[in-house]
Amino acid sequence: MLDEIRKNLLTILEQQKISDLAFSLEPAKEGFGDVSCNIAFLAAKALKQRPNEIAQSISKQYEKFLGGLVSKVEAHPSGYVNFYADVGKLGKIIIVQSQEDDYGFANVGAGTKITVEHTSVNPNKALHIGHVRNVVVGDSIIRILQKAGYQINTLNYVDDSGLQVADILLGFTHLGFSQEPPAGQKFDHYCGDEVYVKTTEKYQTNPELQDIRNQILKEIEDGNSETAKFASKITSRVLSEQLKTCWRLGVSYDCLNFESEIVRSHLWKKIFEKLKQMNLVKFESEGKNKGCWVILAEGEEDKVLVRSNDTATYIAKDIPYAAWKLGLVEDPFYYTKYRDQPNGKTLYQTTLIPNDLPKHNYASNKVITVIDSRQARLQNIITTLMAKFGQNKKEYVHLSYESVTLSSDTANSLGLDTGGKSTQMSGRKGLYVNADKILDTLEQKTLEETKKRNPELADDTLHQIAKNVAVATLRYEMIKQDLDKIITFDTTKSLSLEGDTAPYIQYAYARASRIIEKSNTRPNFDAKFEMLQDQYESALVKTIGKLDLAVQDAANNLSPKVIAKYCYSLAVSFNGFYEHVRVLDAEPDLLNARICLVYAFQSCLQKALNLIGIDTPQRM
RNA sequence: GGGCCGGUAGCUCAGCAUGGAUAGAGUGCUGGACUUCUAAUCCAGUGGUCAAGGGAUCGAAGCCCUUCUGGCCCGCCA
Repeated sequence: MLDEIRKNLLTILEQQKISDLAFSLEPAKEGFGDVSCNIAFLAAKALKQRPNEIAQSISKQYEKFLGGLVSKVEAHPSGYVNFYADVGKLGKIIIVQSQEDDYGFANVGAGTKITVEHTSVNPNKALHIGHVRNVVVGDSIIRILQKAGYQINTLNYVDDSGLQVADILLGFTHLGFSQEPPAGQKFDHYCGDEVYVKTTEKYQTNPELQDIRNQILKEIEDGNSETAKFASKITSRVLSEQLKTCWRLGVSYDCLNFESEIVRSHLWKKIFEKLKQMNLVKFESEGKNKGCWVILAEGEEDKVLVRSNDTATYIAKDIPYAAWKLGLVEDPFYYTKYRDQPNGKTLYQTTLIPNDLPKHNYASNKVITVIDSRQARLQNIITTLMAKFGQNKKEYVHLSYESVTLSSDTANSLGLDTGGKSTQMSGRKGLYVNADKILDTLEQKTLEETKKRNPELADDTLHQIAKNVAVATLRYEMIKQDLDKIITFDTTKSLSLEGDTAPYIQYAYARASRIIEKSNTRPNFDAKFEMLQDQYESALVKTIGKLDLAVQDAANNLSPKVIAKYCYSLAVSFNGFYEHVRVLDAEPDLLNARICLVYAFQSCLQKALNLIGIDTPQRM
């Protein structure tokens, strides 16, 4: 419909000898038709007439084009030109198309490759609610970009040679922590909740531990040491537990990258030489950074890359990885299968040990790295450096999001009095809400609710539904607001199942399922769609028709929230329809048309929810 | 001190990119709708100097500037 109007308006403009008006056509606000156009405002400037007069003249001229998808055109006194859809014709197109697998596909990417990195949690602890935001944002972005025609590689970077790893190693080797968690506790929970927190506490009372910690860190980087082997054993155990949490959330990856391997690959040396050649780094012979190699940052403090004692700083680990992701260096890695993931996709990992297995290429000209906004400064340095290093043919994007904080009530329940303020989480202090535990709580809650409503369902069915709804609830909470908004997590308030939540949306789907189930008919899509004239019917049809617009918007702006809002509006439209329009009581032709509409709704909602990793239970 | 981000209804947030119509949701509170396709729902009411001031514009919640305010970041740590 948008295309049709655009084409006709352009014809009118041509006749008027007006050109180059970048007018916009957008879905109208409630009560102003279906599509609104700002053309008159723009023409007003050129023609020096009042918007209102131009709008009237344009709508008059448009009348000869009526009879397509547009049934009426109207000039609003404000100056907008409003178009009204022929719901019957439009409905037929939308409802029939909605049954196609690729409904909502918006080919803005045209097959372009993008590499996305997300999750990247240090392998010394379990995921908490803050990590979940990263995981869910990253995974949703991937799904959206795929629907928008991009080809995506998904990476998860494992920082297995950092200080935080040294901390738990020290706990195991010097403080006598058992390598086995108490019965029933996941290994990642144990490492984070017990070993990490208590080891860190000890630094206060036993400062000499700091030296041991630094020693351990050095030995890890060495690679051949016993410590490095032990570290690898511990981190891979933690990693495997962390991945279980991610899979539980419905997330999957293509490849795992390990920081230890980046370090041992000596990529840094090669890149450092190139950076020198390209004059992107500078050796300081005086000043506060005397004796260091620094990145020349414009308008900011220079960043030390190589210390005066000739060792590299940690950012020197990030640069090779960024360059590798952009395909700016020769790939030093081999690949092995890590394991198959629950969704059937194989997860690979890099290795430095040569093998004959096929090589993969996960690099792209565009890389998106999902990291929270606290790292913005460092990511900025890398972004500008990569732009120069890649001679502007490569694009490194830091997809930043604000952190998740704890409400004062929730912090209180964890034993911290914040004086009524929300507070940042801290792994070190044990101040966080664990992801698995939140999912457990949600599962329990949704299980009770579902059982209450469906007492006749089998236990395993109920559990399956509860799992679905729990994951959906958490995922939706994590993306429904803008990335630049802090999420203040409250263990009671954030887990509501009513209003603008995932269960609300899923419930609409379940209601639709029951209509179809009870109708006992197969839909005939050669239906009399012109019978769907009711305001609730046409509102639903129109909302279904906007999926591709939402996909485009979300993909162009890397904004998963757009899809969440769309799903919600779809559910609202359906619930309005459900409450006011009886499907099963209608006479045959109308019944069939309405059943088709219900099918269209389900198909569309399922596709939309899939973009944010949410399932659609038939019952709940 | 410098940088980034936020400030819209009691609370949580859309709307801001690309200025235009009556600033919208959820939640809360008040009232109403289940012998009906599942009430995790729907309907109605309540609730707003769009932080403040200035500027450009025919027109600003939106753009520019200033101020106030909250958060985060600023190591030869990782």
